[in-house]
Amino acid sequence: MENTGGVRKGAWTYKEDELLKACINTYGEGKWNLVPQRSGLNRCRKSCRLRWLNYLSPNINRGRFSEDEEDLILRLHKLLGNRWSLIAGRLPGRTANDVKNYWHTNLAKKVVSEKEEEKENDKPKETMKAHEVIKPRPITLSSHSNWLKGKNSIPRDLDYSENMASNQIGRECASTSKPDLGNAPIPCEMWCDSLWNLGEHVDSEKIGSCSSLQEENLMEFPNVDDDSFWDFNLCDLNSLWDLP
DNA sequence: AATACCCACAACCGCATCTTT
DNA sequence: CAAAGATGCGGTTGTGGGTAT
Repeated sequence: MENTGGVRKGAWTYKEDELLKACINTYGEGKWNLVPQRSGLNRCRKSCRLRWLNYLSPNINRGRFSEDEEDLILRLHKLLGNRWSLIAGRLPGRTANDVKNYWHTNLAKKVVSEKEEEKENDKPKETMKAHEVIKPRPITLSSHSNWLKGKNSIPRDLDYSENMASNQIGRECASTSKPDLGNAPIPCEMWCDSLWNLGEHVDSEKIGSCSSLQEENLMEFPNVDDDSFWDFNLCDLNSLWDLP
């Protein structure tokens, strides 16, 4: 246990956990900068937030990962890359840290061994190249957002499904006329379309090819005044469950 | 019994992005 | 519009427990 600059670090004690839980129960989640003061904890706000989100939150499923969950992680990772928070958003009760740890301790090896097998068999399967991974970034629109200063009437908390994944993708699309989805600027319509098409058939080559669009003319950003844009492009990621 | 090694997971750190003033 | 502060994310490290030698 460390105590640098008056702020405790290292493993949390039972008493600290109880203080944090009491604080969150009283004031709710958020305002993490106030949590150390409110709870009386000698911890930094980041540490408090992490402890709650990764360990203390009652929504967390601390059981073993099921085969279904493992399968879903593999599929989503193939699609999204190391976007652990997005992946975790599709796994009820799982945190990004859980998913990340599980990946590194279990699944990463599997993937590597599978690739080695492919090499040996000299029969390469379709795999997404690292630089082609689609990487949406989470964006939250505030009431002060320039986006909302115009006519665009986007709800503060876009919640097109019960989880954050689609939510964040929606926010990303709304953030800019030329959204930077990670390494490559991908027109949001195409990105959404690529997800849309996954429902019936995942073709990683096709998804990966989205990055090639940067060499083409970027499409106009859709008119988000039109509600149909949001309905059509953002509402359903449940099709991911049907990935092969 | 002692030591080395591995695994799982908790926690920290740096950074990017968003929000507020 | 800029600066400062807050938030969230992914990469990485630390640590404790279990197992093998």
